[in-house]
Order: sequence, then C-alpha cells, then structure tokens
Amino acid sequence: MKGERTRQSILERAVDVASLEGLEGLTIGRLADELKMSKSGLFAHFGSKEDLQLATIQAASERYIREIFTPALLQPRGFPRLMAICESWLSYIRRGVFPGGCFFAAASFEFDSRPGPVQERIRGLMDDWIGALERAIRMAKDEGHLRPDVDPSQLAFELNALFFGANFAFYLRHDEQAIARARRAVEARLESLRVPAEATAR
Amino acid sequence: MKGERTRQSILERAVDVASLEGLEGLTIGRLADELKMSKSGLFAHFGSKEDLQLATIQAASERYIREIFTPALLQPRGFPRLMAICESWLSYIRRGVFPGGCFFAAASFEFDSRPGPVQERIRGLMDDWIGALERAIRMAKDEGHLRPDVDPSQLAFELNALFFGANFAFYLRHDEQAIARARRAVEARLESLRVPAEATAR
DNA sequence: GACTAAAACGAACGTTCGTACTATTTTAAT
DNA sequence: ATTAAAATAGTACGAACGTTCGTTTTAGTC
Repeated sequence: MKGERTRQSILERAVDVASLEGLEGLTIGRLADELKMSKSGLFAHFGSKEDLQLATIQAASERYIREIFTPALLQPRGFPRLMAICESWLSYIRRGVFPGGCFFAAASFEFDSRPGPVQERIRGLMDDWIGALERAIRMAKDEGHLRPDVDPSQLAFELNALFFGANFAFYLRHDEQAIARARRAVEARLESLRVPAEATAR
Repeated sequence: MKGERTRQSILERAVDVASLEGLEGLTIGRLADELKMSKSGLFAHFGSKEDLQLATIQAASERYIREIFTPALLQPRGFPRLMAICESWLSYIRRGVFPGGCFFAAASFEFDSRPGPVQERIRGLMDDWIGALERAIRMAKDEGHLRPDVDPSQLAFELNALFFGANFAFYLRHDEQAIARARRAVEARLESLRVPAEATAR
C-alpha cells in the first residue's frame, strides 16, 4: 500500500521536528506544510494528535535502536560490547542522529510531569533502555570482565547520566569538548571497575 | 507599589507552571485563570510572551540560588562547601523546590535547539552554574582538599551530569533510589579525588 | 473628599491549534 | 476498462493562542 509509505515518511519528518521543537511543539499544520500535504490528508493517517505523538515516539525508538544497539551487537558480549554501546551513544550525539539532540532525553524532560499515555510510553522505553544497559553490564560481570561487586543498576544510572550530560553540554552549551569529557568519564569509570585481562584469561 | 507585588506573585506561579509544562507550555490565559486575573491585566506586566518567559527564568534563577547556593555558602570553602553544594542539589530535587523537577534541566532540554533571546538567557545561566561549580572545585584544590591534577571543568561536567541524571530518574522513572544512587556516585567520585585529611593538616 | 496615575479589566483582533465531515483523486484488484 | 477501496484534499468549526484597545477600578497624594 502507498499509505504505509507515506505514513513512514511523515513519521521520519515528525521525529526530526519533535527533536527540535518537542512533542508538544510538533504541530499537524506545520508538519503538513513541510511535507506539502494537506492537514486533513496527514491527519487521516493518525486518529489524533496523541496518536501521532505515540507513533512518532515509536519511529524515534526504531531509529535509536538501529543507530545505537544494532552496531554494538557486533561486538562480543562483555566489556567490549558495553564499551561499544557507550561509544555508540556518544557518536550518536556527535553525528546528530536527531537534529535537535537526543530525542529521548528531550522527551523525558518534556513529559516528566505530564501524565498520560505519552508519558507512559516514554517511561516504558526509558525503562527498556536502562534495562538494556543493565543487561550489558551484567553480561560483562558474567564474563568476568567487570568486578563481581559491581551494581548494574548503579552503573547504568551513572552511564546514562553521563550521556545526558554530554547531550546537554553539546547541544545547549556548544561545548565542543562535551563528547571528549563524557568519554573520559565513561572510560575512567569502567576502567575502575574492570578486571584486568590477564585475570580473565585461562 | 502594588504592581510590583502582583508581578512577583505572577512570576512565582509562572515558575511553577513552567517547571511543569515548559516555558512554551506556559500560557498567558492559563496563568491568568490560575491567578484569577484577566489575561490583559496579567499581560500588561510584561510586554510580550517572550518577556514573560525571560522574567520567569530570572525568578527561577533567584529561587535556584536561594535554595542551592546560599545554604552551601555557610560551609567553609573547599571540600566541605563543594560537598554541601552537591547535597544541596540532591535535596533540592527531593524536596521538589520546583514542582515539575529542576527548572533549568527542563529549560535546557526544551530550548537547546530554539535559538533566540530565551535560549541565550538559559545558556548564560547554565554557564554561570557550571562556572560556579568549577570555582568551588578550584577552591577545594587551592585548599589542598582535592588532588592538584583535578580538572575543574571535567569534574564539574561529571557532577552536573549526575545531577541531571538524578532529576531524570526521580521525576520520570519514579526511581525512589535515584537520589541515593546519585549521592553514592558523587561521593565515590569526590572521595577518589580527595587528599586525605591528615595530609592537609599542618 | 477630589484628583491623578497606576493597575486591572473586558471585549475583540487575527492566527493557529486539533478535529470533524465531505468530496475528490489516486491506487490496486478484477 | 471498470470498480471498489484507499488516500488525499477541501472546508468548516470551536477553542485557545498572543496581542491591542478603550474603559473601569484601585491606591496614593494633596
């Protein structure tokens, strides 16, 4: 069907606009103008603005996974993959995968006090993301790459915080050292919890 | 003058609303309703919506300084004051000084891609904040409390990131361990850079 | 208590928002 | 080529947006 293709291209653009203007700033009229469609024609693809927001979040999540997770899965589980996720995240900011910075950081702060289906969806995805980080950390423990007393939730919290901090410094403060600072902090933290390679070898 | 008092009470409410709904979501009509004023009466205190936003940011900044900095200045400069700022920040989140979470974290992410006077004001204040953190760190170095090889910009980046991470985990994820995790991370980081007390004594 | 300036109000402006309903065109299947 | 379905456009609506205007109320001064 043609409709599905159109819907997809609407959502690609919607994701970009929402990363720049926020999910509330994402407006049907503006989106239609940009895509040279009629408001009503665009609207027909979604039943409501809320549905458009939810679909946009879904599309953003697919882009996020494709850009950050899929490449990292090429690395062997354990420390290498964990590090690859971190590198992937920083490169995702540097490359401007979303033109307005990390879609989910922005959405998290925009909706952290706006209860409703949109908030729940964002929270769910952020739970998934933190959960995935924790899983990668746990794998690194299981492989013997990280010390056994590492608390996956704690470390996931810290890494995610550093990522958000990088996004903030990079996009708002235009600190061109933002990525480097985040990388330095991430590497220092991970190295401090690492089990030296010779201790793992057998 | 009565006008100044009214203006002040408008701004107090505007700060709360903006922390919940964002600076764009802050609406003159809604604000007037909440304060049982007419739109036009309220509007007259500010020449435009943008001026209202700028004044709101100013008011938020005063609250921020009052809640976070002023108390920390009671501590002696150096490590104690630096730690007090960190504790102050976490308590500021826990106490819900802004009902929708940290005003400036939210504003930073909302306006990081919206050029204009509002963005510039936010960026300026965030530069001030990071600068103040760096100054506190430098003092701790000067006092001999932190190792001389500490990079103030790097450490300020890391601390700020942990604060934003705490805000995120606390307000969006409802992680009731958010504050504890952030505190643990902050303390571990600061302790790792600390010069033991006996080395400082003379 | 009268006068005046500041402050608040009420109504209206033009615009844009999301949404609903109807008509037309385009697409895909026969 | 015909036809049914799907996709898009068109038009209209009420509500809310920021803003302007003229009027009324309030507060402070003589």
